[in-house]
Amino acid sequence: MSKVRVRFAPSPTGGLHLGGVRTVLFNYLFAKKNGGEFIVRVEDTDQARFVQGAEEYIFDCLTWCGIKVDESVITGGPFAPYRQSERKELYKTYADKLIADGHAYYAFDTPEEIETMREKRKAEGSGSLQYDAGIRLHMNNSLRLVPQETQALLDAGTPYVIRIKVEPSETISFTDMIRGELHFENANVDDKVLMKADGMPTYHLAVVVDDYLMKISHAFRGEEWLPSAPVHILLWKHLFGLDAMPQWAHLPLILKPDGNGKLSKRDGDRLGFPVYAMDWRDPKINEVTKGFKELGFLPEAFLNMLAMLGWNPGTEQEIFTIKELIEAFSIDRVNKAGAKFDFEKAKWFNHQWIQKLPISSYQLQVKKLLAKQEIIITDDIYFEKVLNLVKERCTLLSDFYEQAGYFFKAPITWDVDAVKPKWNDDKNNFFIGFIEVIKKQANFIATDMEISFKALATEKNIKPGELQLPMRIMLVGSKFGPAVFDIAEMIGKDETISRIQKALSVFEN
RNA sequence: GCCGUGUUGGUCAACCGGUUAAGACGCCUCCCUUUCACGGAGGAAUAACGGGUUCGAUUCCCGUACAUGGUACCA
Repeated sequence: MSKVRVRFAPSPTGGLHLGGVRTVLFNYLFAKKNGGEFIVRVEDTDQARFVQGAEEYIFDCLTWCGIKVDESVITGGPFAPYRQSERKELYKTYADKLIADGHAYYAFDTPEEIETMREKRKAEGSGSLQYDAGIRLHMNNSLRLVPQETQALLDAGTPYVIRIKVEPSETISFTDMIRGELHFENANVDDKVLMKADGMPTYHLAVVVDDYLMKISHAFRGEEWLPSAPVHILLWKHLFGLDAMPQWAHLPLILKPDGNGKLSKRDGDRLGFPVYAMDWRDPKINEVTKGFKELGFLPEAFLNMLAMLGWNPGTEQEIFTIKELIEAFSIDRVNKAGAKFDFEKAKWFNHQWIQKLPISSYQLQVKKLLAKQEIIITDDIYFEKVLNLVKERCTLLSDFYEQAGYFFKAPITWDVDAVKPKWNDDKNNFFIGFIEVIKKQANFIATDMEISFKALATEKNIKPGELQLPMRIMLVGSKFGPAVFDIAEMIGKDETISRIQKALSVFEN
């Protein structure tokens, strides 16, 4: 087999969708598994949908994910340029060749004309219009016109598109790496536009030309492309020969968790989870859509979760580093059916990864996160201890604020409802006494504290258990967190005393 | 409508003709913990339907149903 070269070909039209990242991942895993190269080619042929900043954003997402790109607009490479808008002239020469060989033709029908025809067909209830062998001789194109007429229109600068001429009696067959043998009747495929009136190629022409020129060996893309695969194959056949064609792999779709359909940005907004890899600010409406990164996901978890959506190793292992994924990945274990996205499972992956990774790999992010809440870390050793103490309670990085905040800031509100109903003078006195005990304690450590706490409780004839919850509320403000005495030890003697005193005054009222 | 693809618990899924039909998420119960989690032990919950093929079908084939994608001078 010749050198493995795969490509991710995004259009810079908006945020990078989950499904997009998964396509990247599978491309990448396959390439690295086989010692190949991963290329990113920007497919910016639609000038109307182009969005400023989207291209840069896509690369930022890949960087966050830790995906290294071998060739792209950023890194350059032997097949530059990697932006289709900069290769515009190229496509025209291939389109011309197609016309010369009788595999394509000029069409002068205006979009408006086609549109009205379409509406008419729809009104008649005869399905949508297919510009194909059955109709093309009734349309305004170089197949119907005599050469002189065509030339005259061309010379006059009449806007035109170039369409592929699909011969209706053939059958296209090809092997998809995921789906196996596939057959399409040409009669069902229409004469797709190859070159638009603005001189830009459509996706159909551009992918084929660029995959050939960039020596792509395997083409991974979403299942939504399956219906247009015959057009691409026809183009390969006419232009470069089927032997040079990459092997196709049409990936299953990622679907909405609830209803039906492909997962979209709107579903995320509606159901309260991100769909984009990173925060995306749409410059047109100046609105930010939340991303997995900003919500508190670790890239390792994000990728791991995506890998298990549509692929599985056939073993019980679920947690994979990217290295392990490369090792384990195989195309024939990719599923055919679409998978519904499950945000709960996604969070579970993140929780696993927070436990698995050393604190050092996300410490800085947590620090920034706390800084936003006006908690400034000055003692890194203390900080690390805190993180280790609370990490198993954190599912998202953002959970660290709630789980670790009280180690740096005394509570300002207390869950008094958890204490008040059972609060009495005896308990009040206990804590006053306990402060004195603490003051005398030479080594302020959890185990010693617990012993003296229990001893004093017994002496005062109160069950220790009834005192631990109030103590927790005093230190934390609420009913969560690690063992109370561990917290006390961590924040230190003075802080512990001060928090008890403060809370005592609150409880009295 | 037409064309394509798909269909194992609520979700992700294993099994590639013979299994008590794995495992994970979520859910429930109990234990641990007089907090919240983690952890541990259990539990409920699955082969869309109908025909074939076969000694035997969840597994292969054909229908039906349902889902999903395409049907753009968008990708």
